[in-house]
Amino acid sequence: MIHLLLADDQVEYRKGLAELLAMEPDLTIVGQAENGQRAITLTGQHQPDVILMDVRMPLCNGVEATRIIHQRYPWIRILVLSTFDEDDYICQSLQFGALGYLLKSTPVPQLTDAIRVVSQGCSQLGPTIAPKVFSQLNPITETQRRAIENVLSEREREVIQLLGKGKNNKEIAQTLHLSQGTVRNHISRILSGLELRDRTQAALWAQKYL
Amino acid sequence: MIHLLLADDQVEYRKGLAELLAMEPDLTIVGQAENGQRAITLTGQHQPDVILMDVRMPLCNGVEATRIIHQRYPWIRILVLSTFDEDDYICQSLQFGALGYLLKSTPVPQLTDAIRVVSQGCSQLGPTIAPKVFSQLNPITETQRRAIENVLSEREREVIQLLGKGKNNKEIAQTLHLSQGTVRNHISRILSGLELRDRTQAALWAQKYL
DNA sequence: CTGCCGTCATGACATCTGTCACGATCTTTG
DNA sequence: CAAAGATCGTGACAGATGTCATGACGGCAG
Repeated sequence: MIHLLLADDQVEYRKGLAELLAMEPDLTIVGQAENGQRAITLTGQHQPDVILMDVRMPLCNGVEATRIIHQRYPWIRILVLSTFDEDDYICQSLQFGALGYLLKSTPVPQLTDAIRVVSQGCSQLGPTIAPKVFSQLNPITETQRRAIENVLSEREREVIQLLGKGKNNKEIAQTLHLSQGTVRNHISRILSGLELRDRTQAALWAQKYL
Repeated sequence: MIHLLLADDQVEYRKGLAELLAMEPDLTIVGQAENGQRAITLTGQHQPDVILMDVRMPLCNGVEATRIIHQRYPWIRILVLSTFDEDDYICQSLQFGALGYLLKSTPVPQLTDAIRVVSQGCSQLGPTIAPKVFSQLNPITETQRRAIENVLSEREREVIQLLGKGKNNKEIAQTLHLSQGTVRNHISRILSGLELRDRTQAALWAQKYL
């Protein structure tokens, strides 16, 4: 039996959804919250398995509530249900610990499936959501990996990593126990090897691909 | 009825999985591929709804096959089934169009559920996979957004965007039709406003949050 | 052994970068 | 109108950065 908590400020929508979900034999609704603050309180009281969380709510929005609840009760699964597929909401919710993100327009059978999936610890994202999220990932492509392995030496890789963290020559030299001159030589070779112009471009390259 | 294609080089595993999946009333297996090349060919011939794709395969690995198939048939849903949860595989697969990523250790009932979910266009990621993916996202937090809107002026925002692309002062000046001196003044104010030290840190900041 | 390569280092030079002081517009606000 | 702020510009200075030539040391393959 999966224990559910609903968090949504639109009363009719929430009650309607509650009725529909209660018809499923393996779902029980243990609480309903009309804002983020209440959601946090009720979560502590009822310890649900899954929370259906709206984003736009008074007092404390769904994103912030997600962050707090996930920090306090990391084992509770949060499924965000939003009217909007705004990029910021999506990314923040997921980074704050939400496991799923679906639009409110999702048909109920799909929604109940999603609840079951999420309750087992799997993530589920809606059809329009998934591409947005995945396109933001930055994997190392084979070309760039070869660039790192063939063009740069061991030392140079250490240097460019520090470069990617915004360190200047002095700091790099101290970290690696080198002279500043040596660091500058290394960077010089990195730049010509990767065909970049200056340390800023190298730093951006490092942040993107390392 | 969901049409399935299995791609895996381990014969016993693939045949076993095929038998188990064939027992589901709403699943049909329309083809089995022993490597990436065959997977691409068979996809063209049988036009499955969902492909279960292994990562490590001879001739053409699952990641590359995913890329090619998704480019050619964007409507076909690909669910990656891997023994490993290596970050690179995950990120690349998802960016190349895979909708799901599960470990082979996933129990069959969960797997069939995932197939149904993915066949409807939703994404599903395994419990160990999801956190890895979501932690790589870089949403703008409210703090940083306020930093941009309150601390930086319109012009300064234009400048820092170009900075984030690795431009030097000369290029920024030309792009915005300014003198180099003015650009340097703007950058100077950006650095103090965001409490950064030099253009490299500002560029990294821009790439992360803009 | 000898040459090659990576590593580390130095000095010198030109250029780029960041800061400061100062002044000029122009628009907005009281 | 007057004050305030954003914008643009200049000149000057110190420091950071990129490049080059040069040399030393150690390891490794032929």
